[in-house]
Order: sequence, then structure tokens, then C-alpha cells
Amino acid sequence: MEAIPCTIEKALNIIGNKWSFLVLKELYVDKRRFNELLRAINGISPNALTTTLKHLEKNNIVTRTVFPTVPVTVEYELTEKGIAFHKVLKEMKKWGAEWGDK
Amino acid sequence: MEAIPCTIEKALNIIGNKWSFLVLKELYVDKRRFNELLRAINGISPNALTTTLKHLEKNNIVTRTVFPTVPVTVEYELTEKGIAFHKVLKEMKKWGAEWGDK
DNA sequence: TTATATGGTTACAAATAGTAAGTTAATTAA
DNA sequence: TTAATTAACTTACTATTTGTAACCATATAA
Repeated sequence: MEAIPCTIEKALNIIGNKWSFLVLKELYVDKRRFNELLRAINGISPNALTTTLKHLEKNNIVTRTVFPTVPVTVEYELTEKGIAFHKVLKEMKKWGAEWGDK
Repeated sequence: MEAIPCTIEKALNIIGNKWSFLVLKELYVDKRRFNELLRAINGISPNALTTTLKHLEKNNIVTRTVFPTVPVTVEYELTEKGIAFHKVLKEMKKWGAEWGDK
């Protein structure tokens, strides 16, 4: 008996975890490189970022592009699906701003 | 050097975890008892529900009311802060419905 | 007498997440 | 010439979190 996940559950599984929200938040501003994300997201470790980005890539939320520079440059950018999630983050930001300290 | 959390991070910390979203989803319909939530939320265990509800109560997202029946009845209900979060869940649901299978 | 219901708790195992260091290869600084 | 730096990760290990299963008191119903 497999349980059919509800829409919310499905969305949460696609996004992954807490770090995903913060990665997405950065990518809404502009595409970013691995170490840019590492520096921008407070408290994230390299392996947490690797796992998060791989998960987001697998779920078509971000694309990963490698440029053969020396050293190599890797850029992460939102897909249409990823951009569409911005509405959720905007509401979350609004809620956090209004209720975050109450 | 303590890092100041961004608004999104703050919101995520207040909500807690994945289960919180699913508990809130149930409570938007109506107030619920512990075992009602346990049955309604697929895959949640008693201790996960306990932890989640305690966290939500601590953060003023839900209220906990005990009725001295036999056996005891405990009702969980959303606060104004909890109700306000509905906008976020609505957007998440919309996104999940549109992009969940792509 | 056995089962069911309430709202949890407890002990333990399993899974996940975080920490610190290392990797390859080239470039730059002393 | 040697050491440090940068890029984008990986690896090994530990710590924390999560999940599983059983249990608790009390009372009513079958």
C-alpha cells in the first residue's frame, strides 16, 4: 500500500531541505558559482551545498553549466520550474518580515 | 561573530521542519486532536508529531487546549500567526500542482 | 477478560547532517 | 624555489536528528 503524497508533500520533496530554499533565494538574484553560493549562504558546508545542488539539478530546478577555464568554472542557474517557485519564497519572506519577531 | 539570519531563514526556523507544513495544512481545514492529526498525516510517528506540535506551540503558530474528558481530549488550533502562513502554503500547493510532475 | 480509545513517552536503531581535511591542476606571491 | 591561493568538489569521521516499536494510565465497551 503505497501512499499517494499530497501536493504540499510533493512540493517539499522536490525542493528537498532547508538549504534548498536558501540556495534558491540566492539564484533569484542571479546565476552563481559554487564558491559564490558557499560564501553567500551562511553556515552551509561544501558537502551540504553539493548535495543540495545535485538534488535541485535532478529535479530540474537548476541547471549546471561547466566552463573549461583553469580552474574550471561551474555556473548554477534557475530553470523555468525554479523561477516559478519564487512566488512561494516571496510569500515566505513577507510572512517572515511580518511575524518573524512575534 | 553571530550571523544575522535572513528573513527566509527566520521563517524556516519558526516553522521547523517538513512535518510542520503538513500539520499546518490539516489545521487550515479545522482544529484537530492529536490522534486525528496522526491518522491524517501519512507517515508521521507519535514522537514526530509531539515534537512538531511542541515546536509550533512554542513559536505561537498553534494553541493547545486540554479538555478534562475521559480519556482526555487535546485540541490544536491555529493562531493568527499560523493562519497568516496559509498564503505560503497556498502558493506551494499551486506550484506543486503545476510543476510537481515535470 | 480482552480490546479499544485517549495523548502521549521511552529506549533503541537507523539515517541524515555537519566538521575538518584532502584532492587536482594551474596561477600568483615572496 | 617554495608556499599559498583558487576552483569545485570528495572523503572519512563524528554528531545530531529521525524513525520504529513498544509501552504507559485510565476508562468504557463487547
